[in-house]
Amino acid sequence: MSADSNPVAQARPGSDPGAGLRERKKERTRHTIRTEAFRLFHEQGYAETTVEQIAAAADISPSTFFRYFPSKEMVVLADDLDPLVIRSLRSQPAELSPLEAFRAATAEVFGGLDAAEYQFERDRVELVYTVPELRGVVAQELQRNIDLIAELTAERTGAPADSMPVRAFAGALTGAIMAVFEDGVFDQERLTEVLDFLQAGMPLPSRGGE
Amino acid sequence: MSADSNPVAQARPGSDPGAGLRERKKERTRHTIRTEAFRLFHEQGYAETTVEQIAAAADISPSTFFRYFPSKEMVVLADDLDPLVIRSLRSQPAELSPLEAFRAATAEVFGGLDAAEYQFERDRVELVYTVPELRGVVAQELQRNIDLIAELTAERTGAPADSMPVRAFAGALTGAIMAVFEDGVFDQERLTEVLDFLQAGMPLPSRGGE
Amino acid sequence: MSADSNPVAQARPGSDPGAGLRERKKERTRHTIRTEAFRLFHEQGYAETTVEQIAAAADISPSTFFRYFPSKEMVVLADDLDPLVIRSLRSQPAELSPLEAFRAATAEVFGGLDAAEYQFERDRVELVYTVPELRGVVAQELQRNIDLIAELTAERTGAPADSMPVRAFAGALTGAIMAVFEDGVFDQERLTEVLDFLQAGMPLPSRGGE
Amino acid sequence: MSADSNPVAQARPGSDPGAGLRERKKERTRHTIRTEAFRLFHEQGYAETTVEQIAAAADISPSTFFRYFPSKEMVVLADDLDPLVIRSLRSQPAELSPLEAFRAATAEVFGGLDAAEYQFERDRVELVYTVPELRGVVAQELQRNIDLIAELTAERTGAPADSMPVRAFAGALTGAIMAVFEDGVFDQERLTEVLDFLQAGMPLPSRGGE
DNA sequence: ACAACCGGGACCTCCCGTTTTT
DNA sequence: AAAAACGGGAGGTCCCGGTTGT
Repeated sequence: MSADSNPVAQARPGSDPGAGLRERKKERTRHTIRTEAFRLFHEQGYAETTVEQIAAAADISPSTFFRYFPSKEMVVLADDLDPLVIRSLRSQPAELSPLEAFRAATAEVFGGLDAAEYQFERDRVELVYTVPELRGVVAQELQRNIDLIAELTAERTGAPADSMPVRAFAGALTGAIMAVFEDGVFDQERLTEVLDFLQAGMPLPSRGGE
Repeated sequence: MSADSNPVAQARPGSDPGAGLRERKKERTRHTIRTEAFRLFHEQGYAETTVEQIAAAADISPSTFFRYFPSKEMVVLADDLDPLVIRSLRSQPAELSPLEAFRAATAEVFGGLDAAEYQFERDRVELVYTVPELRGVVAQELQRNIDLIAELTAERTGAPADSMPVRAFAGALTGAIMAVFEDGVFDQERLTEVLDFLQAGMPLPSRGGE
Repeated sequence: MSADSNPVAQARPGSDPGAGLRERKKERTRHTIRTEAFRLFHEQGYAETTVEQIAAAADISPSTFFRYFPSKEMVVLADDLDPLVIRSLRSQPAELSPLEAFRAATAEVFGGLDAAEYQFERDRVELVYTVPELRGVVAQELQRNIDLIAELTAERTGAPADSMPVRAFAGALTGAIMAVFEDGVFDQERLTEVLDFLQAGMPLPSRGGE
Repeated sequence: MSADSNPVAQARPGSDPGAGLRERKKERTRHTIRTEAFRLFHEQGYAETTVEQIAAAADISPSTFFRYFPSKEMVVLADDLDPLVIRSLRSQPAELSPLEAFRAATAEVFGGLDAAEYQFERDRVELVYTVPELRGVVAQELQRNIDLIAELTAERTGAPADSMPVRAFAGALTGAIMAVFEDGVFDQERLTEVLDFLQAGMPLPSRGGE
């Protein structure tokens, strides 16, 4: 797969070269803020980190911080991977079932991340599921994911996005992933296993004894 | 199925007649608080309703309110149906698959509710998914449900409760239900449809055109 | 010693005239709160005085009270004289022994107080040692004093602040003062006598008969 | 020194053999309560340990607990060593100065403790000076110690117990000890060093350079 | 009588919108 | 116009004293 034919690569955060210097700089600042924020969250905890500290670490003013993120919460909620997944999902062949397409898309997106980006996502997941103050955020993230997947599934199947099957499918997919990663340890391999499990019709052991 | 052999009926909220006056009164007070709280929430909104108002409506002191619920949020989070579902699920025949057992259990529990109780649960669901301040609560509710279902599924299948399949199943079930009811309209019939859909392996249309 | 060369005079509470209106007003508010609080404590007792009453008397809101003092206790613990003593002690000639320097510093600080300030400190001492609810405060005050004196003694002697002699000296000084003033009657003259007694090596009568 | 001539030995906690079975049993219960309480405090913290837990561990009812100690605080405040020190101090020869007598008395008392008793006292000191909730207790303990020493010094010197020199001496002695042991590490050897330092007139280095 | 329960009130925190100062 | 200080009010914790069920 050449770089040109990979629609995801072009959307890598901070890399879109055709977007003019201004855009690239904005993207870089945004990335710096998130990186520094996560470093501080990791070092001293989420609640103990103030917006001022993040701004100082990212070498911007606090007011600039709020021009990039509407609140401290949003730093951890903002998922830059979403557009990549969308793009990748849309480029999957139509023969694939929604689940297969999702599987392929996540594989492509996560495969396209470099080590730092991958680690960043892992940290993000850990943070979101670990810090109790962020419970509100996980609910929002959850709903956003469901809506996103439902939307894309609707495109792929032709069924309306708010129909029961589409929403139930999107919810099941999201819920399964979340339930497994609730321990805060994200890992691409585990993700694949979950998708396999769903694709196989969720085969639970009928009785293992006790 | 006679009333005697139905283990759920005996655990109906506010109904345990052999528990002494004290217990009965406590249960009644708890129920009054919840009822009045939901009435006020419905009338004037969640954030606009103060604990003091709830206490006044329930004819208790604010401090007594906090003896019954650790926080205002918990009035809406507390799910008195949980123990009923647990009890019912445990009493389902072992031949049923986890999903079938869950289906039967929810049917039994919801079927055992009188009109007021059923409406109460509907209001609760609407509130939880509708009020933005309660996003933290839905995350907690979600996690609680997943853990609960995982636990019971583990009992039924013999697989460990923290194994991937069990958690993924519990998450998928919970996620699907939540995604469908996120519009705030709870309905037993829709619930059944979702469970049917999951049981059938989530059959999405392969291509409906666009 | 002219007023200009007296570094303590310039730091008198509520007097820094070059600090802008904002600062001066804050200092005045703080002083009003303390004065009114002590008046009420004196009139109706510590426990019987609510923060609300203090706030009303000082013509501020209760929430403003807590902006100035983290707790009701701290109104009586806060010792505005500390920085004055520190400053004065540091300005004492190096030839003086720690005890002599402390003696000179307290003389300077107390001599620099006007009648109202002096009376205020007397009330404070009486309160601290008289009200049982404030026992926690006296322990904190004690420790703070010991640490403070130890720190300054360390500077003066060159010995580390956490060495046994320095701490024992600071503890002995603080303990002796406290033991004598535990009756709640503070008085500069008695303080001088105690310091004289310590400086003389604590000469107790060898046997007065019994 | 024979056991008979040692007046302290007869007062060892829990050992007074001439006091009748009832007394001995009470003493044993009291000791059990304290031991179990300290064990729990050490394991799970002071605030996190409830009176119920202590009572359960000591195999008594909570109400019995309160018949032995008026409050949870008093479990850690009660100093069974006080009567031993009193007795020992009174038996010291009259030629000794108050400080020398105190030195001899503490040496005798601590020397008479077995390993478990000694460790118990160390734990107690650590607890008292380490847990912030117990600040009120240290103030009470402090005052009690000062009063006690003042009383005994008055007996020995003939000066009134509330005279300045006697109180200042008692305060200095207590304060010095407290200041040194505030780190929570009690040790008989350190105690001796502090007393030596006081006896030598608190010789601080005149200038260590800087 | 004994314990659980409850009412009341003080303390304290947090947030938001308004005023004041710079 | 930006920043600091303030007022008001709700949420939540704790303790005490009185009442009531067992």
